[in-house]
This record gives sequence, structure tokens and C-alpha cells, in this order.
Amino acid sequence: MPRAGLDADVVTRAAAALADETGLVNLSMNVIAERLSVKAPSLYKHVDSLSSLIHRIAILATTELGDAIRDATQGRAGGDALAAAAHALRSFVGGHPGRYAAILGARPGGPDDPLHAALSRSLNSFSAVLRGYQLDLAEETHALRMLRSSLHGFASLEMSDGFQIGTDVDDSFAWMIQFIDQGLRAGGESSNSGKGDRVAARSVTGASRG
Amino acid sequence: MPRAGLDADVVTRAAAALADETGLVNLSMNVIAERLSVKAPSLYKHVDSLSSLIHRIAILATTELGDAIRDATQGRAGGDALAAAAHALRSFVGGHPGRYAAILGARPGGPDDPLHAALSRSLNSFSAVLRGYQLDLAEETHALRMLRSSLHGFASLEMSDGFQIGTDVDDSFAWMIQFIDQGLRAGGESSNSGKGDRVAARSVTGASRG
DNA sequence: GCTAAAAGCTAGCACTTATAGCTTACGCTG
DNA sequence: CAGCGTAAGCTATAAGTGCTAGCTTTTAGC
Repeated sequence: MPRAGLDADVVTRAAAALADETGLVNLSMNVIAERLSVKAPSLYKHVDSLSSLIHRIAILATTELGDAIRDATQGRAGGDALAAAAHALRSFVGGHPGRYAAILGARPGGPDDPLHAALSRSLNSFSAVLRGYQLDLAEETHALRMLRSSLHGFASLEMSDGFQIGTDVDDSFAWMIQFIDQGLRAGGESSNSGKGDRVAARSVTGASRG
Repeated sequence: MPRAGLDADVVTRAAAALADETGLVNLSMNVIAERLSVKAPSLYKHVDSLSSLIHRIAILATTELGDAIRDATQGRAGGDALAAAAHALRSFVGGHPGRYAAILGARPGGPDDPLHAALSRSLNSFSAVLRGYQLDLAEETHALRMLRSSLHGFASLEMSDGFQIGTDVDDSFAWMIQFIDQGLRAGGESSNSGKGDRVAARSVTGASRG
């Protein structure tokens, strides 16, 4: 029996591709092994367990997603950057549903979990987009969370066929982006027009805590 | 052996409670049976399969969630109704993560699937909230999708510990609600200030298509 | 009190993840 | 080039899934 030339990375990429094709939930050691022309137990020479393999997929996917958003927003600012980032995320989800599902289900482990770094880089891409709106420091965290919630929510609802037919989903997505853009522009000019101590100046700590 | 007095509904509620306690993914026929002081195969006398049981949980949860939002928004309007609905959803997710996960993973089946009705009622509660902003018909669909995306995204990110520490999550949630409220109020007054044919008047069909 | 439906049980199948231990391929050093 | 050691593959197997088959027992209705 010649060797297959496997390796943690090769296994992870094969599993990620398979997850995109057939869904993350249908991923099993058997189908991954079949794809690699190998028997299931052999995979354990390269990977600790199925869950750790899915964790690796999440890290890979988060990195890829962060790169895609960074690339898409490169050289853009304001509403253009926002739209580019949003579309990059949505097309990633559309093209890689299995990878995205892995991201959603992932929870960072110890402090040296590579997922932490990948997540931070991904968040920084969004932060960079927001920086164009010149919000104050406290608001930027809120805005970042709002942005992530909206985009992630939209993508995952769309992924699970959560929107009934009747109105074009692309239109709704464009509408939402514009809604956010307008709100952020308005908030940048006249903040604090609301209920009161909402943005209670939470001291000056490091950025990118979304 | 005396009989346990089981029934599809009793099994579903026990499974839902267990899902909230230990997570939907950890739900198995064995643990449900144990909770009911019965052996696993006995459950099949009342329920078709584990997946159909989870589907039942989703129907139950969607109904409960719809009721909670309806009750919370009763007698309120505008921003108050929006905030009440949002908090109702978030507290539902916080108190019933397993049920909510079942909702997220559910996909309606045939046309007579009770999940359809439950989902519609739930959507109508959100629609009723939006009606206070007097958007035109086409925009209401977009706004409904945006609202669902934001709230669902926030809740599910929070559920999976997606927000790092650093800023209070409650503050961010309040901020997001106000952001949406302000945007909707502005949109109600001066619509169509944007890119152009975004809201291309999509004829007058029945409502609640989110 | 008898009959029959239905609720519970045990046994077992097919599938999963994962481990143990064997064999064989490959790369490095003498 | 020989041989040795590491590591990659394998088979066999354990433990735990969901689910079915078929049996026993309870319980409701006549």
C-alpha cells in the first residue's frame, strides 16, 4: 500500500470541501477517509478527533473569510467599504456553507487557540470599515456588534432558507446595507440624541472588542 | 411495570426542557427516556424519530416565542414596541437556548406542517411592530428581514459567546435597538433618499413575507 | 371477567467515533 | 547500498448512537 501523503492540513481541506458540498452535519470520518482513498482510522494519525477537525475547519474558514473581507475593502471607505465587506461575507457564505457553519459552531478554546487570532483579524476588518464613520470609541464597539449581528443574522437566515419568497433577497440585503450606512452616517454627526447615558464613556482601552 | 402515561406532547416538553438544560446537540433518545423513567425504544411509540422530535420542539418553541413577543408588544407602539419585542426575544433565547437552537435548525416541511403556522404568527408579531413606523409596503418586507437578521444575529452570537468582554452586552443590545428605531423613523419620513429604484413597488400582495 | 389495543420491555442491526496493536512504506544515517 | 527507526496505513474491536422486531403486560371497553 503506497502512502497517501496525508497531513493535518490536507485532511482539513478535504473535510472543508466535503462540508461545503454535503453539509457540515453530514461530515463523518468515513466520508472524509473515502474522499482521501484511505480508511477512517488512518485519519487519527493526523487529527485528534472529528470535533477537533471541525475546529480546524473553523480556523481555516475564519482566516479565509477575514482575508476575503480585507481584500474586498482594500482601498475603499465609508459606504463603499461597508457594502464591499457585506457582499464579501454573503458570497463567502453562499459559496462555502459548510465552512461558515463550522465558524458558527466554533468556540475558541485556550488562550493560544489559533481561532483567537483568526477571529481578531476578521473583526479588525470590520472595525476598519467602521473607522470610516468616525464614531467615538464606545460607540464603535456597539456599532461593530450591530454590524456583525446584522450581517451574520442575514447570512445565516438566508442559508437556512429563513426568508420566504415574495421579495428579492438581494434587494433586501442591499436595503439593509444602506439602512446601516445611513444610520452610521447620522450617528457620526449627531450622536447622543437618544435616551441619555447610553454611551457612558467607557475609558480608553484597546480597540477591536466585538 | 406501571405505565408512564406518556404522549407525544409530554415527550416533546421533556425533550425541550432537557435541550435547554444540556444543549440541543446533547439530546439523545437515551437521556430523554431516562428523564421520563423509561427505556429509549418506548419513546418510538409516541414519536417517529429523534429528528421529528426536534421538529416538534421547534414548533413548540416557535409558538411560545411568538406568544411571548405578542404579549410583550401588546399595547405598545413605535420604539417601545420594538424594544419590547427585542427584549422578549433576547430573554427567550437566554432562558431557552435549546428551544431556540431547535428553531434555528428547523426547516418547514409540507404545506400542512404546523411549523408554517407558528412561524407566520411569530413573523406577524414583528410585522405589527413595524407597522407603527408607517413604511410603504415594499420597504416593510426589507425592514422585517433587517429586523429579524439583527435580532437573530445578536441573539445567536451572544448564545455562542461570540462577543468578547470589554463592553456590556446589554448596552450594545440597547444601542442596536435604538439604532434601528432611529433608522426606521428617519426612513418613514424621507424614504428613497438613496440609490434609486431600490423600492420598486412590488404590487399589493398579502403581508408578512419575511 | 374477557378481549384487544397500546405501552412498555429485551434483543439486535447498522451506523458512528475512537482505540489497540500489527504491518509496511519511507527517509536518514553508517 | 544496507539497515534501522519513525510514522503511515491497516484490521479488529469497543462503546455509544438511532431505530426496528417481536414479546409481554397493562389498561380500557364491552
